[in-house]
Amino acid sequence: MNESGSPTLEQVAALAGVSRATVSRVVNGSPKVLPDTVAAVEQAILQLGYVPNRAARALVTRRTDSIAIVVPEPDSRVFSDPFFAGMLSGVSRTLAPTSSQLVLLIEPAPEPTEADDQRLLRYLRGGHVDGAIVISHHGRDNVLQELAQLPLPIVFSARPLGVDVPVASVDVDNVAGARTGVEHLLSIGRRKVATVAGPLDMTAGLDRLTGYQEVMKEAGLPAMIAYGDFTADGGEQATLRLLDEHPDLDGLFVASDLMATAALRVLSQHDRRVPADVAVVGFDDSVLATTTTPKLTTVRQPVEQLGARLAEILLAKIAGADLRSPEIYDTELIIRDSA
Amino acid sequence: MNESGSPTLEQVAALAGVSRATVSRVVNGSPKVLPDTVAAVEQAILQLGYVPNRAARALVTRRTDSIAIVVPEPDSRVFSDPFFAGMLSGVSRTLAPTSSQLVLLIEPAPEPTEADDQRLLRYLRGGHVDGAIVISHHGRDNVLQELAQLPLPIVFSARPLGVDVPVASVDVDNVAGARTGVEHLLSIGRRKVATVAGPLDMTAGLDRLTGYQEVMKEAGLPAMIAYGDFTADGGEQATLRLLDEHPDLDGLFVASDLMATAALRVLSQHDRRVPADVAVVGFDDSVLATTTTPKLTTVRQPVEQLGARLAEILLAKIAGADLRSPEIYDTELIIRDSA
DNA sequence: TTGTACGCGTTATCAT
DNA sequence: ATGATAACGCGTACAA
Repeated sequence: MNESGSPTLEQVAALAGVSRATVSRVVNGSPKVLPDTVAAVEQAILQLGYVPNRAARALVTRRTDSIAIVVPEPDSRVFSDPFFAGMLSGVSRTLAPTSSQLVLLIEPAPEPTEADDQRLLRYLRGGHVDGAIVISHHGRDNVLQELAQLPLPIVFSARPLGVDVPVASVDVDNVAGARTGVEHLLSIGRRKVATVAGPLDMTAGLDRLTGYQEVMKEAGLPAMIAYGDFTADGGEQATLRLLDEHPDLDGLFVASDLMATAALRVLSQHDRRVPADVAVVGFDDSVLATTTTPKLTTVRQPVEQLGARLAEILLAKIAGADLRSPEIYDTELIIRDSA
Repeated sequence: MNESGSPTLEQVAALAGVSRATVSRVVNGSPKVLPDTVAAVEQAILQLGYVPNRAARALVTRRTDSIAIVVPEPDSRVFSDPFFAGMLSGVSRTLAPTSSQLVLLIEPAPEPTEADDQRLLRYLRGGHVDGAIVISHHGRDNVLQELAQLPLPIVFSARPLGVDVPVASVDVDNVAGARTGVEHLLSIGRRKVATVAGPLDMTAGLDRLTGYQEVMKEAGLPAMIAYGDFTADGGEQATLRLLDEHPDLDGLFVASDLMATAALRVLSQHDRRVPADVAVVGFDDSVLATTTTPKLTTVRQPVEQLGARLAEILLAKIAGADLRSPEIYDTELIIRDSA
């Protein structure tokens, strides 16, 4: 033991009667060590409870064995989002076999300043991590652009809006997903189909609206749109507006499950039976979808899989691969009771 | 620049015409440096875009400037929990002024093995972090006990069940919180008050049940209990059982908002009006509470504040304070429409 | 106030 | 197959 606790390579070497270099080889699984030596060293390691000093290793290898999860948004809602939870789970599962650690980087202040942004960027530039996964929902200022241009392996959880350089990203096909949802509404005979869209500075908001618009246009039906902000309140207000402007609507495609729960409540309060009077389709298939009355028909995203791919791609980039294009996954319509 | 990118202290020194030591002093804000020297060094730092190498620094200072968030549970639900999101936000906000980084440690596998646990413990023992915040809900095996005995500053997000050594922890007074909720039900005239409790291997489950039992006993009323597992499904099953065994119940205290949403649905399906026939009180005041019909009366936890305290306590312990006792915060009854 | 010199624990190069 | 030995970038006694 050195005075502050952990035994070092040196001490293991002494105990095993070999040199530091040999111990290092054993620790790192070099093939060119005699079995006997390996055994002796492993015995010593066990006996001393040796664990490699990451800092020392990082200093010489110039690798940190840690990767960042960057959430360049003040919005703690990102975390409450089951979407995020699932992705994190996928990421962590993929990273487990590697020795890489996950480092969490989030904007601390409710209103992040330019200084906060710079702190973030400096950290990433500072070589503290081998790569970064960016979970961003809004196309906030130019932070995304700066992130994209960092000399660091990086991958985005969604096509970052406002970024004009090619970047690796993983996402679902939001346009196609929305199409599935809206087409389902048409297929069950609805013709007056409105949408509660998300904000247009988010990929998810933008693309899901596009999907809705495409289908409606193809069917020769008029689009009826109200914008929410992916919160329950926003969904409530938007639904109220729709009901006010189009009291006869018989179908509703809501761009997120959370907003859809609000929509269901508003519809019920205004004496619309779901799905009899108004059929409702959400998006996400989050835990919320099964807690509503009636249970929500919704478009599912394969969140864990997205997280896993995010991690895989990043690992590949760290290993040297030059990946700079989006990867798009399919959604699946989950039919329950609301449509 | 060295060949792999970042400039070093050495290069800054050369440019500024001083020694490495002086640059180091400036970087670390030593008071005994001439203003002129400081200016020159800062100029050089800016010009080179110098950023200290964390690994090198950690190697000599034996501090890592990073702290771990440990989630010793396979359950990704922990992350979807708005409770967790809020706490994380509080933690991160408190840690922002320090230069500490958050490192996320989670059990990767759905069924964590003994090996997974050991990996976790080894990492923490390995001196990779200065301290750890443990977010645990279940009293899983003996992991918590082992965590508690680690020679590392550590603080728990809730009184860890099954741990027999004194540990620092931050939590709300779940007993008192539950009491508030149940007392409210009694105060509005309900007498046949049942509870959907959480699992007893979780502090939250155990204590909230205790609160319910205390109040009922004091009022001389019989306890009616069904157990859920803090999921919507569990809440649904439990409510069904209660309704089956006690069809005349007129009040319901549900140990979590998520379970409460399920309870509301079941009640509605069984033609009980809320709150007219059955008044319902939840626990958490999560985002769910305002998405239900009727909106949920519930017991609020000050989550951000809890997170902030968690971080403050840990920082104090890292600085040498010997804190080994629980810190308990108050809850607040939020009255909405369900009771 | 500033500089010199050493050590932190590891990996990598070069001998042997 | 193994062992010396030199980096890696930084902080800090100690000396000046």
